[in-house]
Amino acid sequence: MTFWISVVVATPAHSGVGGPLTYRSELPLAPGQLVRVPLGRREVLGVVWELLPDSGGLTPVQAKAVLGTLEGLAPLGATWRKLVAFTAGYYQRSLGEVALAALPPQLRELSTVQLARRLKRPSADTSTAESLCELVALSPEQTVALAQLEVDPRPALLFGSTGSGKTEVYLRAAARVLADDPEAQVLVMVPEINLTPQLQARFEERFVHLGRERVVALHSGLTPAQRLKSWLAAHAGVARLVLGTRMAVLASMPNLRLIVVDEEHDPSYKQQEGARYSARDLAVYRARLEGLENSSPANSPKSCRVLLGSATPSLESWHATLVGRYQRLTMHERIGSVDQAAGSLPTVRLVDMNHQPKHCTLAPPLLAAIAQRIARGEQSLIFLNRRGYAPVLACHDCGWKSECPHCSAYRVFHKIDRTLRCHHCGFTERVPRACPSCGNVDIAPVGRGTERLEEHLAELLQGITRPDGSPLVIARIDADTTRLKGALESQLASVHAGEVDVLVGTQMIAKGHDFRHITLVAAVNPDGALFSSDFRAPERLFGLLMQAAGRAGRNAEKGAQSEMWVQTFHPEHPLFGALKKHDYPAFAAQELADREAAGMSPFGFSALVRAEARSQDLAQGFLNAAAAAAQAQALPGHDMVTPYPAVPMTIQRVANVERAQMLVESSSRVALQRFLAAWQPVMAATRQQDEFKPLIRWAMDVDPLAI
DNA sequence: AGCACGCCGACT
DNA sequence: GTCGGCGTGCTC
Repeated sequence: MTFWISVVVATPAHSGVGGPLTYRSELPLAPGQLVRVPLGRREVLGVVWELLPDSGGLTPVQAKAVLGTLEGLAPLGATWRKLVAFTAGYYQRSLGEVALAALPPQLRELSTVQLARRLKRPSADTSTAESLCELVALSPEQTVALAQLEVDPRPALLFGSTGSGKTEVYLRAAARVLADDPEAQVLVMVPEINLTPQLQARFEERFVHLGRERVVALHSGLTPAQRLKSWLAAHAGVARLVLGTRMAVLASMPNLRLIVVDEEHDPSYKQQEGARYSARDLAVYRARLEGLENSSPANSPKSCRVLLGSATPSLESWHATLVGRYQRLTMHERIGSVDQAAGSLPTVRLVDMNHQPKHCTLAPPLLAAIAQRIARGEQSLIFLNRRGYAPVLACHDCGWKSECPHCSAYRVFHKIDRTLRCHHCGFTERVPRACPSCGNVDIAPVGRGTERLEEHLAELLQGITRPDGSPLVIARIDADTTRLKGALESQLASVHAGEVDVLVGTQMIAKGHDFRHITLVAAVNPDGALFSSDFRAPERLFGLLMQAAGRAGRNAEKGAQSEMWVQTFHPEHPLFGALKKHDYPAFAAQELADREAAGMSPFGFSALVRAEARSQDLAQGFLNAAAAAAQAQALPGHDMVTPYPAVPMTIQRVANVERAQMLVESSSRVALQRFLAAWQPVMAATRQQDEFKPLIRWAMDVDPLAI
């Protein structure tokens, strides 16, 4: 007997093979099973999607036979397949690309024998009856939040400042779900791998009674073997708690009952290549899907809750709480100290740079404040969101600047190894001794990065000593000083040990790390984000400054004296007004009013279509031609959708490839979705025209972070 | 995306 | 003479 099945394989959307392919099998197969199938000359991994009634008109020669199945692996569940289908549809990618990307890469290479070996190894049951952890008493706000979570099934936004005890709420919520149902699984997501070890330790400690193999991590920092192991444990239901980054939202978890998204506002939840999904948005969707799927009358009603947490929520989530789609659980208090003063937030001081000496990087009052901290034996943290020594190197004689020959961007001067490095394509050269254009030896750095700020601070603070008379220590943490594995950890350790007086760094140090002895935090040059073309820049800046402020004085006896300094040419800007009062709701209200007036997210919906070609004209021409074709054909939804003319991307050329983009807006998410889906084949057809053959690629970004 | 086939320059 | 550059085309 011959069975016909459709199988999804890893083919990208633009490859012509968007949907599932038809194969035949002599054995009956089930949807969700993993199979090896021939594709061209290759043998690839695929997922059985549907059982077909017939061959769909294909001859047995055209429809090849399935080569084999991955034995011992339960089929991927219906809910997982629905989640994948939704993701592919919503973000305009092929089913196969999303499905296969959600599986651990090693699964593709593993032979059946090897896999059987991996599956066989049963882990010793190390569970114990009782939790070994002694629990601290919950604050009233934590108690209320947990009670609310129990009775209200809506997605929850846990709104609480740094140190208000959000993690304890996650732990308790997870504990309750795991205790209520011996099969239940919990997914906890964090924005970056950096943050997983700390949180993982805390979750492992709390849930040690479940057995060691029950808490697993899932992120790109794992080795392929570890990732496979974690994935298999989640898929088999052995792992009760999965802690991971955005990729984990697509993990197979057959008994998922709770999803936690920590720091839900963080931009790293949005995938920036391939299928550009938002893991936070998918978490909310997935929770709803899991609830629907599992409440069939046969089963006892089961639901899946989703808990988003942040001190500075995304405006989308905040807005959802205002209109009642999400519930809001607020936690104002800073806990962790008996001392009232220690629990307070730092005082925000704005330095009006219009009234400071021209061209100074650090205002004299700020410098004096830093010196004072050193003399008192306290630590300071200085933020500058620009790594390297100077963003540009320039010749004052002929106007030469350190442009990258392959990109439309300047190469950054790195003094430490005397190189000019392009931060976009990686092109690196030794710094020229004289101007390459006119030969003048007087070429100088313009602007300041962290490297130069560190050097500058050392000069300015010369002669200042610690209370014991020893010389001060300045350290720097950014992507350049932490390139080596373990470097970040060791540098952070030396800060914690009090070996460092002044720490200079990029936003990297604002996230997740508690510096208990820091009593001064300063943002040197945050103005760029106030007038950026990126509509989310103010939101990010506010979040970053609030987070940075949270770094100061946490749990320090000197809490009352801790300060956040902000240097700005626009001290009257409402963003800073809200920051001074640590008032996120006020900031959100202003910002939402602006967004509403401009018809932007969450009041309007958008997508970007990007095209790459050897010439800018070709990239733009393709996008404009595709938009014209869409208009001419009156695609579904076109009357509610506005496509704008194609423009060069901010960084127009990277590695000698010209890039253009087209913004598409709509006040209706549904109309935009229908339009994009219908536009996809029109774009493919446009690409087939002779003049557009040389186009390198095009792709859509739905709900883009920046425009 | 892979991986073919296919047609033109510098090497044993 | 062939090894190999990457331009176009297909994958049930």
